Amino acid sequence: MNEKFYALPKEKQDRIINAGYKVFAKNSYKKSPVNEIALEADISKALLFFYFKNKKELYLFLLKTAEETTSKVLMESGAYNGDDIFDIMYKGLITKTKLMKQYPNMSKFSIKAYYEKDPDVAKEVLKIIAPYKKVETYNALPPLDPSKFKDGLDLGMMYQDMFLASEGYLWRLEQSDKIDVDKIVKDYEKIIDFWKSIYLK
Amino acid sequence: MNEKFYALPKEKQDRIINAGYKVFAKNSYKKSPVNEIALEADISKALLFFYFKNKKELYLFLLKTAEETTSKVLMESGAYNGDDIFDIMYKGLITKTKLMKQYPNMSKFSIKAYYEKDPDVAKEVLKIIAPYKKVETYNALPPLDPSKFKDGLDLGMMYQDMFLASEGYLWRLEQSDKIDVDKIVKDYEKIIDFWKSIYLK
DNA sequence: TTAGTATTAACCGGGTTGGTCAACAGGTAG
DNA sequence: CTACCTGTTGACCAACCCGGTTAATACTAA
Repeated sequence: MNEKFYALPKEKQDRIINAGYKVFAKNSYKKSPVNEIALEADISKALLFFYFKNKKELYLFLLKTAEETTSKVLMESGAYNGDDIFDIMYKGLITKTKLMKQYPNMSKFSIKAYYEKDPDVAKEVLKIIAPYKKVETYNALPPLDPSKFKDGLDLGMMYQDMFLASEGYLWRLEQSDKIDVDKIVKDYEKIIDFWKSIYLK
Repeated sequence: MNEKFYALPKEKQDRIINAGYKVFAKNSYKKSPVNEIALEADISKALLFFYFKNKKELYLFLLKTAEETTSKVLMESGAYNGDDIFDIMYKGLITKTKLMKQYPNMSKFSIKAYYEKDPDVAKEVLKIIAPYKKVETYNALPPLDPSKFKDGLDLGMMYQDMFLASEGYLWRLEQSDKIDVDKIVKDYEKIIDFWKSIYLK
């Protein structure tokens, strides 16, 4: 399945994938015209149907790909291990930002897919997402050594604060249409230094 | 204009407004069927066209109403004045949450409208939003008395952290479909107490 | 030249959409 | 009871859109 598509040069694959993310991220499954995706990818609709059996298969393929790449890239980034929470936070943010640069609409697409209600695809969507949901215990507070932090500090609240601020920042990034990675990296460094200054002994 | 609509009982007005927010928040302008709005509001499509001349007028009316209510409610909440920054933060959050309870899709609708590209409405959208954009200097750091805060604290960073965390929290609220105001209020109190504990002398 | 592959324009049948309109329900004044 | 008004609707229409197919064309490699 999808051999035809995988035989394409990577650049063209990405162009099609990003076109799919973009259109499906903007509209619901039903209201995302295949033709619009084709146009965005600068190919004909017929060719898209040559690579993918039908709209549904294209959609589910995109979702699977999105989950796989996100998971893979996060794994490789080292954002899941280590014991310096600030470092973990930093790696996670950088990685997500780079991902947003390469696949600007991927995360919006994934979120939208998660809430997709269309009976044509809803069940399969859940089946695809389920395995990755488990890994997202990322939300949970990792074990920390309290002696390194200021006395009396509520570590749970600290983590929540940092986590929410990160989400707020990423959300804002998603709204903007240009992503300047260099500036963003500086922002992260600044805010993480700030956190260190107020939380660490 | 819209006299017919304003003559309706408030409850029915709100039902129609919320139906509009919901559908227009889910789809782009073009792909939001008037009929879907009517169904959601539990009236016939024909009646909707009796209150509003056409789809465009309905859309722009909803946008104007959204901006007006948001602005009005925020004004009245006292979130724009006072000198206790934590209090300002708290009031702003509470107000926005209550708004989300009464008009669950209003903010999503407004944001979507802001990015609406459809040439049928894009220009008018900007014209409506422009005046309210100015007020949003709310983002800016209000004047603070440094002597009240811990020595050496970077007040700008502190504000940014709190602001981003608030946005992250609100964003998460928007994703969920049930809003439990009581729980949320408690969450706010907790995190604001936390901020006070780490930032204030 | 040939044979196979990549790519497309044109097409089709079915569904959707904004908007209209004639009709109807229910109240009310004469 | 009748005439009339106001709010409300189902049915309708013409235009358009959409997923999917197909027959024909461009490209490539042998």
